Amino acid sequence: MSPVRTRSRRGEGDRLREEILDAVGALLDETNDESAVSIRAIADRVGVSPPSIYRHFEDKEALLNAVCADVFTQLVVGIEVAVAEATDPLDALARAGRCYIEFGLQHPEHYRLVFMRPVGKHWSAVTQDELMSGVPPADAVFGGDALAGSQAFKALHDLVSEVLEMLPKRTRPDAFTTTTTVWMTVHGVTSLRITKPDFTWPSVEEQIDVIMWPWRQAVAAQT
Amino acid sequence: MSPVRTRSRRGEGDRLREEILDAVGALLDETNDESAVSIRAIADRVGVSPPSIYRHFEDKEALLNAVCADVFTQLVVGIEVAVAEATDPLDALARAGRCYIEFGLQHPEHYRLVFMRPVGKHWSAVTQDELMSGVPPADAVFGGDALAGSQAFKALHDLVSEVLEMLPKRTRPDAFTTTTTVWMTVHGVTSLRITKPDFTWPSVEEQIDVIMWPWRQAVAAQT
DNA sequence: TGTACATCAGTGAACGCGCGTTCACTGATGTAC
DNA sequence: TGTACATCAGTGAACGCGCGTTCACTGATGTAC
Repeated sequence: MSPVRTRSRRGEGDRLREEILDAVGALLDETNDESAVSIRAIADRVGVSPPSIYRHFEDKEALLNAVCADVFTQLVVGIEVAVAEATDPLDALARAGRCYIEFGLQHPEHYRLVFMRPVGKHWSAVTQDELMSGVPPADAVFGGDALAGSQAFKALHDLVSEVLEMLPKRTRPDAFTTTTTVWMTVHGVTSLRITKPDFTWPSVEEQIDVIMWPWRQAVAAQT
Repeated sequence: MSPVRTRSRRGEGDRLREEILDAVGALLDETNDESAVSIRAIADRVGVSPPSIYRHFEDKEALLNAVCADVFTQLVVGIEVAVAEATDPLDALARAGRCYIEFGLQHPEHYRLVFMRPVGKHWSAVTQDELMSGVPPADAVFGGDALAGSQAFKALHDLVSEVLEMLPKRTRPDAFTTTTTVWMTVHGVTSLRITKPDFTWPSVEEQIDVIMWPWRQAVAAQT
């Protein structure tokens, strides 16, 4: 009944590791339910016995962290591609936001895993300096891959700064505060849609326009 | 070992119902962990046996929905009070947002329950018309109390409309889209802080200023 | 005023379940001599 | 070229746990006569 799986050959033990990570991804996508992702369900999906999982991951938490790292990387790469097509800073920001939201909506349970799960015990704090220096403590706040997380944050910070530089220096808001707020804004759009999919939301496009609108106004007023 | 509880007198059976709801609230606040709120833990807390819970709630889901309704009411009342002190529409919006965020940070697990929990099966969809008419289907998207939810949404819509009316009619964004986006923005600030409390966030005050900044700019440009 | 009785609040014990994890193991595969 | 053996991938059975929920019950309390 379980799918047929041929045992890996000597030295190819890591094959199973990848298969496990893939299985978790598939389960999340298909069930849309994190609680459906148990060690047993994963093992079943891969076609292997539950204890086999423990040859590759210390415990379930470690496995989920590995999944988070994967998800995060996908998200970041997607955004990089989207931003590369932008024509100006405001456009770049809008594209980044749209890509972030769409990724979350396409993989809601992946998104939930990384950005909505209750804190794990072994995620340490990050100071602003560590963040901006690009050298955060390992296992810091970002699920899974602290370095990638801090780099992504820095990239967003650069993007936001470019926009802010189009505004008059004396009145424009702080770049760090604005960066976190931008992140939180797109997170809010993504996560509330995931939590309450039956609400009659406006289109993502309309929402991004509303978010960008006052900024565009402010920039336009400068020229 | 369990707290001493004197049995309710005949006809006072509803006393336990309140005690159960209070116990859930206390457990959420103290443990900061929704998974710590089991039927057994609740019963223990109240000083009663687990089956007693079922005299007052059909199942765990119904109990949690009742808790959600309570939480939602508290939040709405708090915001009404905060808004009443406002001097102008922009100020009112800022106060509402601050109150929302602060409520979530003070009761993170309550907030998580209402606005971050995976969707239950028996929450039905709501159309925009039903929402704005103030007559949503019972048990609609808002956790617990559909009517209160739709009224709160409508109140926010009014607040947002007042702000938008300060802007030139031809270019200003749609009120419904803006209302949902405002909600999602404060939800983003609240929920990401709850999920990642160890991140070095700016102060809530600074964030609200950043959110309001471009709107203030746009309004100021009109006068 | 006394008593039988219906009602009501709450209980003790148990159910089946799925979970994460551990343990001692099996048997195929490559390698050293 | 053949064989003994270490290594490696993966297993079967079981562990203890806490969960939501059900069932038949107990015993206090108010009420009708």
